[in-house]
Parts: sequence; C-alpha cells; structure tokens
Amino acid sequence: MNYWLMKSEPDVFGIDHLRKRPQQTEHWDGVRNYQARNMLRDQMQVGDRVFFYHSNCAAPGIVGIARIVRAGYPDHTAQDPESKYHDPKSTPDNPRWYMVDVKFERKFARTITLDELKTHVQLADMPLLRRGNRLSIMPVSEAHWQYILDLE
DNA sequence: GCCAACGTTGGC
DNA sequence: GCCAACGTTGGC
Repeated sequence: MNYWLMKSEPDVFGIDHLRKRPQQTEHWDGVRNYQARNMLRDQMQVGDRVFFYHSNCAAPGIVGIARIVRAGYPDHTAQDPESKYHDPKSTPDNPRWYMVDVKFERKFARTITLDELKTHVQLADMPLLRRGNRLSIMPVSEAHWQYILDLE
C-alpha cells in the first residue's frame, strides 16, 4: 500500500467534482510528465490512498482523500485529436501516457493549507515543499501521511 | 499578472 | 550531446 498526493485545480476539477461523479469515481487523465507517468504506470496500486491537493487557487492545500480504484492504463485522451491532451506520438500499440481511476473517499473538515504544511519541520523533506517541484503527482511517506492526518 | 523553476524541443 | 529558446506550472 502506497500513499500519494495528486494536484488539481479546483476550478477545473476539484474534490467536489470528484464527489459528484457517478460512483464518485473519475479517471485521472492529462498527465504529460514522464516522472509522473512512471508513477501512474508502474507504482500506483488499487487501494492506494491519495491526498487530493488543490493548486493554483486562493488557498492551495490538501482538501481530502481519494483512493486508487484502477491501476495504470493507457490515457485515451492522448489519441483523441479533439482533446487538449492529444499527443500524436502516442499510439494504441505504444501508448506514451497513462492514467488511473480515483474514487472520492472523504473531504476534510478544513483545508490543510500549503502555508500550514510549511510550518511543520517534520514535513520539510516532502517533495511538495521542496522548492521548484512542480510534479502533479508525488509519493507521500507513511510517516508524513499519518502526520498530516493528525493535523486535521 | 508576474516570474522562478523546470521540462521539452530542435538546431547545430 | 550541447544548449538556447520556448512552454508550463503554480505560488504569490
């Protein structure tokens, strides 16, 4: 069992969008970064837990928890010329990009903001808090996972 | 809207 | 393989 953090812009697809989806489940498409791709394709397992993080908004931070309900499979939007995620170099025989399915688990009573996370020295080596890290998917250690849950 | 920090692209 | 130019991310 692994723990993750996944970023999304609340105006585009926030945790409330996920909660309102059929089965409260949605595929996580559009990841176009190789490091993040490798995690989607190779490491994420059904049952893994995910911190849902809101980025690019007034109060960025962790807003709740989701669960991986389908492990990595090819991201079909890469083959859709109409999609803004279209990538002509990705083919059905040799898919370049992957996605997983995530299911809403719960929303925190409050947002655990990035500002707040930064004040805890115990979290200082989280990839999220390292300067310049813009990955949209990051691993979270079990210790950090527990620590953050206790902040709620 | 600004801009720092990266990642990607493509000419050479 | 180098590296400048360009595009994107995301906090502020």
